Amino acid sequence: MARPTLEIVAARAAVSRQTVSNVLNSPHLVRPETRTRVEAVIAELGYRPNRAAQTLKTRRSQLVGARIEPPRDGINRVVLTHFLHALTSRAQLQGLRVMLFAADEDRDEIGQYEQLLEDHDLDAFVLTDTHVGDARTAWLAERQVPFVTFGRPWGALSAYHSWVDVDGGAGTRAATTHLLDIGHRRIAFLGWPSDAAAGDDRRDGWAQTCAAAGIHDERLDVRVPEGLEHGRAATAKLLDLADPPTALVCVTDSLALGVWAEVTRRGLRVGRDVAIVGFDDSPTAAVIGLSSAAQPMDQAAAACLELMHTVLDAPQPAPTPPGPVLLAPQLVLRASTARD
Amino acid sequence: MARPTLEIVAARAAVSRQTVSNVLNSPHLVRPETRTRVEAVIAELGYRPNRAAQTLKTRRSQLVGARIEPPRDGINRVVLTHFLHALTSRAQLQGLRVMLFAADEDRDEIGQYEQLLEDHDLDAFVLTDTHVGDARTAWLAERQVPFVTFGRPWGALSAYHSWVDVDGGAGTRAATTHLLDIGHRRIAFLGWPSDAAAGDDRRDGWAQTCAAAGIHDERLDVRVPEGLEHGRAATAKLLDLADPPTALVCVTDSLALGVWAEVTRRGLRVGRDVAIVGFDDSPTAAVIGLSSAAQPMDQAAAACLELMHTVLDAPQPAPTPPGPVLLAPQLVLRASTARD
DNA sequence: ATCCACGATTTGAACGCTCCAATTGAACGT
DNA sequence: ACGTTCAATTGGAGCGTTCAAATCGTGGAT
Repeated sequence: MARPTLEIVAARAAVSRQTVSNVLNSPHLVRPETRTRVEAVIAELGYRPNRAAQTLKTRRSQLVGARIEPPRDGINRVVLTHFLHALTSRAQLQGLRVMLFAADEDRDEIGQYEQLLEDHDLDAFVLTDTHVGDARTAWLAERQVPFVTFGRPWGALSAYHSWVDVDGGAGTRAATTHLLDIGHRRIAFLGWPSDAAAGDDRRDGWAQTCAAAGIHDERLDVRVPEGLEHGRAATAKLLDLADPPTALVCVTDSLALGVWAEVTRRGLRVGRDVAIVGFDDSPTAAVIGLSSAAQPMDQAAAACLELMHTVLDAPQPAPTPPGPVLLAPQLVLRASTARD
Repeated sequence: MARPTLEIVAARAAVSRQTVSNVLNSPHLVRPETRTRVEAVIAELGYRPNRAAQTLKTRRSQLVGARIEPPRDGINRVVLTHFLHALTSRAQLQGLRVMLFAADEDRDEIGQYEQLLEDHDLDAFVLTDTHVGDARTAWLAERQVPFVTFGRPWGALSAYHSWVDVDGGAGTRAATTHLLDIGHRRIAFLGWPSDAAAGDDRRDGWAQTCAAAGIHDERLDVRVPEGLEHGRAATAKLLDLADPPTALVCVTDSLALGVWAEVTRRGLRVGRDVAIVGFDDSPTAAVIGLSSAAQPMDQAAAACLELMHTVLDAPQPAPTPPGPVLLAPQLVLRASTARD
């Protein structure tokens, strides 16, 4: 009943250890006839190779590292959990496992890389939450550690790696187009100050769509810091205009919830009087009925793994990093954009 | 620059391989003098033992498995991410790593246990979301795989394992007490039908506190299925009473949000006119200002790890499983219970 | 017949660590 | 002086796998 080893399987199939190994790793080397015989024994005994032994010998662990973010503001960050789930779920189908680690800032994270690489021979990392001047990508690239980022390399420089990201502009474009379709003409955008590149990306989608429809009003392009309260305050100003907007596209759900709060505070009806679209499709949005542009986490995870395989199989250093992959968000329509 | 091995360290310190190993694993066996010498070399070379080799030899991986749940309804489940983060963060301080896996149902999960145990020699598992008739605990116990659950063994039978849970009654007791303190007398409870044990636990806290204050009204004890819409409908009925409640304690944030929706729909002011308290302190609660009983995830994770260590060090099968640990939730007060 | 090439398979060593048994040397009692 | 004991240290074996090199047939060319 003890766990079978290569040796056991070999004995049972009347071949040598190595032949069994070959059946598993280099089937072309072994005669079809013996191969099926060995495979039968493998199945019969339920043999599975011992990863520790493999790792020891090959320096490959079939493990990818992923950081679990500390719970912060609570709204937008939550969707990363979906990504993590999708990643884990897909990875395990391919025999890969996801090893978690926690880190508070980039420097901690790099420390974790070191430990994980040394202790557990991790094969690769998946990074999220990339930002301008990201020290992590440089560190990994320098050491030729395979990795893929979910989030594009914002800093432009040293963008030399594989990445997957969601096309923010496409999301706001879809949102704005839909609002135009259902008759809105005065559509505002609540975005971040322009030091956040991701925000500009999303703003552009709105701006372009409005421009294409021949609509333009500087006053409807609002920049506020992240956070429900900021969203609320900005909305108050907008609704006080002589010709207030009838719809608002927001760079995040947090801001959209701020809009929601102010709209209901004034006794206006969300959807009917004022349409709201958020971004990220957080659980909160789903619960209260806020339309939102959802990031396709399943696709993102799948794309990351695909790129990762390419990176892992490529010679190091790879001539060209595969990718990038840019995914379109999906607009999820709920009560906040329903006219009745 | 290559990674140092025991052999290298030994040579450098002019001792044998085994002595270096002893310095690390059984320091008492080695003379203080040699010990410090070896330790110096270890520090100098930055030696860290190779986990794969250790695992191969000892069958211990320093890895614990944890399931990442598929994103479901989105409100209550989310807090598990906090738990996962706390667990990862604390575990890595002790040299343990968390390996993720995904599973859709108990049977899948057990399949994952098998794989993880065989492939990666996992040392233990942390289970969440325990429920009546949980097949997982039985499976693990039968095979003497160490594990700890976050969530008590609801089924009563075969409760023979270590667990950590949050005292739901304490949470609703705190909530109800606070509502009484700020002057409420008519306090309703929105809970689940009594097939969910966790729900009864929470209901009891409310009922006992009310009873102790000499208050009792059958009509204020409401049972509805989970979900915002059910919460809303139930609230509508309650507010239509001749003597409607001025405060509602809810078994989850989802239901509390339903209350919120109905209260605002009627033009009543949350907090001022009707107080609401939820349970779980979901991100949504934080964002919109819903008071809620927060499960102390940090403490829970810490407790799980502590129990786990006890379990791991105990002889198998252990005479008595350590624990259980019951933690008090913390009432987080926000606008929904503020009178002005 | 002999040799060589080639495919199929086997053997031995190694990965880095820990377990176990064995060795050393000092301290002690008689 | 001698064996005995005990603490400190060492060397060999082995965990299960893969890699490199060696071996074994077998058949075709010479």
